[in-house]
Amino acid sequence: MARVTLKTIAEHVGVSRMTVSNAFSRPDQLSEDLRARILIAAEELGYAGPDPAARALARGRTGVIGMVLTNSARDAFTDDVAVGFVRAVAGSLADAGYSLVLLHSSGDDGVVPARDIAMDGAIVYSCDPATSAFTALRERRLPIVNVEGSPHPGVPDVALDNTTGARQAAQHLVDLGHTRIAIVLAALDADDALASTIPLETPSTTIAGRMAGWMAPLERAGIDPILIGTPGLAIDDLLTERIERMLDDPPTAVLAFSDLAALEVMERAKARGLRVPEQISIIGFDDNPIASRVSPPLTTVRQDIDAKGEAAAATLLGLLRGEDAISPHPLPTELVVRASTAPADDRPARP
Amino acid sequence: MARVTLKTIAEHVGVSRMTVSNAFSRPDQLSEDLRARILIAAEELGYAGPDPAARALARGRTGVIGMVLTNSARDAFTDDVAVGFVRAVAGSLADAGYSLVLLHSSGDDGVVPARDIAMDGAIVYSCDPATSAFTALRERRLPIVNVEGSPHPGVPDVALDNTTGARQAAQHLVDLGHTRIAIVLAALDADDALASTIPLETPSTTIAGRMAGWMAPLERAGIDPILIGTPGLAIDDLLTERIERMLDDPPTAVLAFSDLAALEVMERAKARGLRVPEQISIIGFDDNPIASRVSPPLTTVRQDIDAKGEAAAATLLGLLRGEDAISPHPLPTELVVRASTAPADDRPARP
DNA sequence: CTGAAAGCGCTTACAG
DNA sequence: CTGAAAGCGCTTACAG
Repeated sequence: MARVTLKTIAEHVGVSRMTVSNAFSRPDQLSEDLRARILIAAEELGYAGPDPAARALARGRTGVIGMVLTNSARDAFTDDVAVGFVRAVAGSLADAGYSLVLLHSSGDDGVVPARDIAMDGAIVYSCDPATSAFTALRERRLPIVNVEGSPHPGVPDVALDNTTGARQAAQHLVDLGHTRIAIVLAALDADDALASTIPLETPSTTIAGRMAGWMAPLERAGIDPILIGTPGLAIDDLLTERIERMLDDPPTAVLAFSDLAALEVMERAKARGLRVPEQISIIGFDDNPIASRVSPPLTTVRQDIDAKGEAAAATLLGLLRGEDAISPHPLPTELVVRASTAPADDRPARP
Repeated sequence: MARVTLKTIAEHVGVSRMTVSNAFSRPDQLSEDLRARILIAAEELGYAGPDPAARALARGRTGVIGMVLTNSARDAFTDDVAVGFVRAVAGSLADAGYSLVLLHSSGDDGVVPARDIAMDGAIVYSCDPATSAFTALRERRLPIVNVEGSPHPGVPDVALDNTTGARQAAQHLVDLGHTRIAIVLAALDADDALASTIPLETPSTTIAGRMAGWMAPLERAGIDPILIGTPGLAIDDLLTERIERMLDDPPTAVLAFSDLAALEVMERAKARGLRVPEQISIIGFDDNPIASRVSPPLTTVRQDIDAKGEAAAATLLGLLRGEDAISPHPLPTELVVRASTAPADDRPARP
């Protein structure tokens, strides 16, 4: 049996194809009576409605928004912060009638979703603008919103006010009397180096913002923190190795670029018998759902992940409506003091 | 400036449109030299490659697979088990060159993603076959795989061997000497009723399988468990209310239909000063990542969520290749004993 | 209220 | 190795 299309139904009812099309897509363009007859015929013939692929071509609109996540979706989905972001975006887009397609990075089969999937726009989360997916999206001249990535001309950015929260975090440690402080970073290659001795250069504006926030109160207090970092964008073997080495001669407090990194430090510190927070204070970043559930609950810098998702969706929806590309105001961040921080103890620094 | 299409490039290079098409899609169909010239012209003109929407229509293939999640994606994404499933599916599909689109339930704007989004097939996770999304998918005659849902003729099912793990869980409690046991359920309306007094009917084959597993060892031991359940498919206010009422006169052990439900019981029991597991043993289901992190770590029934995702993807990929619709073998489940279960104490049942 | 015409941008056999 | 023809299934103005 041949496929049922508008034509099949048109012939069956004895009207033209566009009248059938109108029956589905523009009900006000034909009489109720005729429309009812057409719908009944469609039902009888097992027609499920206009073919979405054909409609997408004719209308120039697919109803689909792409989402490219750091690395592969596989990795990103192990991070509750990323998952929360996807959830918030999907929810906001759904309200506007759009569905979210997860764009995996190109595999070896030659498929490049960012280039090959039909979509109306895309949200790029925490990616370098040099990422091939980002490039492909740009070449297609699709509306794009960049989230927590390095700025790219013509692409609106949804960003955090990373500095404020980071500043509060560092100030908190200073207030507690810490002077031997380590900062655990991504996107910056540093192995147990004093901040004053290396260039604080990173391609990540997120990390740069946090660094600026952390350094301000420390510098004011005359503290030169130790830097532990990996050139990668996330926790990798190099970073964990360097964290281990740092713990050979532990600082009294650690500022980490994410809660996951903070927990990595916490676990390894505990494994060595260090008491948290008595012997080592730890502050994370994000307020990952897990932060409040670990023991001791993690002091961290909260960001509103739902607000971030909504802002990203709203910005893209604006672009889709033909509005100008404007980046929303950076979203606020705020220190949340829990139990992983305590006053520095008075033991001499390096006995 | 008009849009750049195959035609623009064809005219620019002085060849026909299909030769340009071949340059992109069938490189073996033209000389290397000509292909290079075409690709260069395309680059110059800012052509990003064949339009995916047009290609989808012409080829009859989109490269997109739909995923419909219990309720809205918004809810499902708060459940790590569902998230893990999505991750596994997305990963497996990516290897085959497919991207996953999250199909939200239809909103009030008239958009029904399951009906309106162009896709090649879909995976339906933990949904009633009466769900409108499921119906829409069926009407389109798309290849569908049903996961943890009620069976539907002609649709392959990816299911768990729920019975084996549940049986082990109940046997574990019997072995520990428990006799006053409660079962906390979804998809079955029960308020503190003895199992023997109500019909154990549920539309959920998942729940039915677990019930069968739990009841076998209990019946053999002459135990008539108390049933606490909600007609809904997940934890809702009605269920939590009934759990509270159950705890007014607590059993010595609880079997829950999910880890999330088990944690609900655990939290409420602790809030009342009940010690877990000394005064009340609790067993969950799923081995949610959180299960091992709570205190005390939850005894539960493990399922391999990655395997489930891979099985779902593999089954759909088979359908897409034109193979027959065959359901894979039910995936194994297995009791994991942790610290939320202990021997029944000897206090009289109802003092 | 209904329909003839043109078009969305590409691909699939097939012929040369 | 290259191209003329037909087609994928729908929608958008526009005319009547």
